[in-house]
Amino acid sequence: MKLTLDALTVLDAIERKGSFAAAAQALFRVPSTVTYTVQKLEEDLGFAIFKRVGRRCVLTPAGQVLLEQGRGLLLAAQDVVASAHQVNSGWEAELNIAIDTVWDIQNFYPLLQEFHQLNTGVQVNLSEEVMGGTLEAIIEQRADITLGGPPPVSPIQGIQFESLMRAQWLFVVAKHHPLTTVAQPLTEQDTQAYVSVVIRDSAIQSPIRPHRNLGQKNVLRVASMQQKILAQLQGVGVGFLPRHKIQDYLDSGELIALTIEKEAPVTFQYCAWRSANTGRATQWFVDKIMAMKSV
Amino acid sequence: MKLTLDALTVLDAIERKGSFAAAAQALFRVPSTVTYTVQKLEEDLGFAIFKRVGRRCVLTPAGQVLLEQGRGLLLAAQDVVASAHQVNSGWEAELNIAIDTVWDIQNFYPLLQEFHQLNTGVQVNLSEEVMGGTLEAIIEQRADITLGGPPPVSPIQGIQFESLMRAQWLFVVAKHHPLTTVAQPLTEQDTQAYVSVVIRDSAIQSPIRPHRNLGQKNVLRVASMQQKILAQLQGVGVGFLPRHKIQDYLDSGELIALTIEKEAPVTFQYCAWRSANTGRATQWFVDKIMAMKSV
DNA sequence: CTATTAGTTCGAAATAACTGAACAATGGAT
DNA sequence: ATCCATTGTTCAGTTATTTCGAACTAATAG
Repeated sequence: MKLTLDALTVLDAIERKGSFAAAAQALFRVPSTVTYTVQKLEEDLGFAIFKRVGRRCVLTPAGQVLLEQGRGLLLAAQDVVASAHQVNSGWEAELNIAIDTVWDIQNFYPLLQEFHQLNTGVQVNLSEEVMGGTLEAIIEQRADITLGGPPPVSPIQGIQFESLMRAQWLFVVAKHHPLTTVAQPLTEQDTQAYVSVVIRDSAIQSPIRPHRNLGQKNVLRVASMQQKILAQLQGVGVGFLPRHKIQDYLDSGELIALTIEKEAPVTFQYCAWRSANTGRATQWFVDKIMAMKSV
Repeated sequence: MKLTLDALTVLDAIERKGSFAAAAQALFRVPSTVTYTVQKLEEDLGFAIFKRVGRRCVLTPAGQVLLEQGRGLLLAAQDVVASAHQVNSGWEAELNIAIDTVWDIQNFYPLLQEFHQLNTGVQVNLSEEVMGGTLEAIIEQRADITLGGPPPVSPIQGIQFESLMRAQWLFVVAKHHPLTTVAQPLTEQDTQAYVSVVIRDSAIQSPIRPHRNLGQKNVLRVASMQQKILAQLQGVGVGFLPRHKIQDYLDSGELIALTIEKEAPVTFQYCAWRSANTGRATQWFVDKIMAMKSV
């Protein structure tokens, strides 16, 4: 396989300019050089790229395919170089941030805005994850930073974790839900009579932590915290929700927190990043997030 | 942009073999050549690809990106060459066949089977189109061959059309449909009382031909002939169906053909291909299709 | 029929790529 | 600590490739 990007550039110019001569001019070369390049490529590849008809040259079918796809190759090559340059500048080409659904993604937008004003050229990708999802994302290198989500069971080589905040979970039901009339604290039997809404773990691979609703019969699985809140607001089901995401509904009385017999869970939300990652964008975000935490 | 595929091959070998020396051996070059190539690439791109640490070299972050993405580029380059070779062999790299939903796609499978046994290396893609869909597909070069579908209103430069068969459309309803008790021939008023099932035109762009159910109020739009037949079988709606696709249901009495006042439509189904297309796969299929027609 | 343009051929010149020997730096092995 | 094998680099010399320019052929427009 002796294809060269330079030869593709020449083919491109020939087709674009309409003739060997014009291509030569455009590339600041002499016509014979263009002939030479084309002939060499034809010899290397083992088939004719141009059919000599009269004093003009027209692409053979194979030549057309070569040129068409070759143009894609040229563009891709440019992208590769651009990406490498971007990384060389210290700013990553791409930054993938996995945000746990417990986290309020809207709180993150001002930070993003601020980052965009730096004009770094970094392509930021956000993804929402659930339960083990953030952990899996950073372990499998799908994410560079995670916001929220549980800490690892045991320390993971090369990944740094920092506790961010404490999420207090309340057992809440909709305004007119039958459970509001039951004597508190509620027992497990009280609650098991109703559908419980749980968020489906977005971790694809390993079940990193067991669900706490294993015995439950009526379970509605949803894909995100937002969906869970909506489901509970509508009275479709009941379950634990983090206080900070539903404070408004509690204040307005649309959701009601009930005391339960077993203690209400408190989870710590962690931020994680690869410690070997020297990218400026990663550093920037981690610094900002840590600063926000300490305030 | 002075990236070369050869230099990427060298980078790849270095990373794969673990050292400049091993890479040199693998590429049948001398170590100093490898050093030269890397240094030249670094100079051309303007950033360091390797960090010299001790007597070893490790990739810089930018170098890692360059290599990762560069590998993709190398694979893509191979694909380009392979495609061009394939086309040079006379057999297309890809063959897109758009089949009208009126056509019975199952009739086409034996032909496909036969074609596959030729081991041509051609990637055949089938797509089902509706109404103007086949026409649009071949005009916009999304298809190389169309099977079924209407002829163009006026001849189209470079595209050849051949009539294939005559599709006779019958107005049919499900076994126990109320319309079976109405006196025939049915008037438009009779039929307009019921939902009529129509196939959604898969042409994205131009409405090539007007629908014949414009005045209709109750219309169920479906995406394919199969869906339309199912809908009518279940009695959801009524409408015209091509006789050859429902003969079994007519015989078994599950669908009943009713006579109507205005004459039942007959459409001609056309096969189309680009006349300039010299690909052997196109020729092969066109020949076979024409042969099937004449039988 | 000629002037013009397009592509090719070919020897020479320029450039780029490769080589091998010598060298410096490193990290195990002894 | 010392030696030695290994790694990457440097550099001068060699080889290969690419480019150039001039001469040449072929086709087309006026």
